[in-house]
Amino acid sequence: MTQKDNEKHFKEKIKAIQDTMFVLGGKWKLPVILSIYSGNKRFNDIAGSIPGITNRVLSKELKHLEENLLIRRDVINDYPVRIEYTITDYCLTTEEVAAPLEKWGKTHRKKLHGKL
Amino acid sequence: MTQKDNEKHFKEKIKAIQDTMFVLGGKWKLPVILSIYSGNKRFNDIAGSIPGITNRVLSKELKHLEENLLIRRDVINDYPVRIEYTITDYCLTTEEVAAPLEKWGKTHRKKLHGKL
DNA sequence: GATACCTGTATCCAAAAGGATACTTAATCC
DNA sequence: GGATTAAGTATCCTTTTGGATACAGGTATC
Repeated sequence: MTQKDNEKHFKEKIKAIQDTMFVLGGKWKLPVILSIYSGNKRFNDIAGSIPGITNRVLSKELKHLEENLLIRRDVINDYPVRIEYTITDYCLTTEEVAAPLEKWGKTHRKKLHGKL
Repeated sequence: MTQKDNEKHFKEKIKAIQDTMFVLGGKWKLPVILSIYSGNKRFNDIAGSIPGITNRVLSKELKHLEENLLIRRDVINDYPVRIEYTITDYCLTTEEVAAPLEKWGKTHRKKLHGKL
């Protein structure tokens, strides 16, 4: 492999990571997915399950996740009109990302402060 | 397992992910690690290898990574005084996070726009 | 028609992240 | 003492992300 090939691969690697960070990065996106995955379907339930999130932020994150085909928003027409969020099949692939992040976060905490 | 246990686990999961995001998240941290890992040791080499990064941002990221025990900064005393950045052994564990992020980013790009 | 319930949006603001670019410092060579 | 080279800082700015809080809009019940 030439030097140029190496550089090309390196830059593609960077781009792929930055893409993932755009879609799943930030403080809230994976927590929102996990919350829905673990059974919360409705806006206020999701909001209540994630410590510190506000309405405005949750609303934005839900839209972002819907645009990226990770969740679905269904309107249920009984009283009162309910909205149900569910994760898509595709969303299950994010587990490949979430699990390593969770694991690394736990070991890093130990590494830095001993155990807490 | 009780409902309370479930909630506790859920919140710990969230916290672990948010911790990782703090240390490795954002646009530049993993790219900087990868650059050093792939052989760049000096400030200007690292800067040159990562498209779009600026001096100021790189400087901040290097400090952040050093504080988190992921890279080491060595002063080499010949002329002109050189600084060498190297990744620590501990840093190798970030591959467990970087590889899935890279993989997911690539498949997601296909999912969204067909292949590009 | 007042009330209550639910899903958000509107408005305004604060903090963090990222960016452009000039400059400093320090050594050594000539 | 002027030129060169390297690492990073200083300054100022823009963009993105996150946060607090009020309340709109629709419907059904009382």
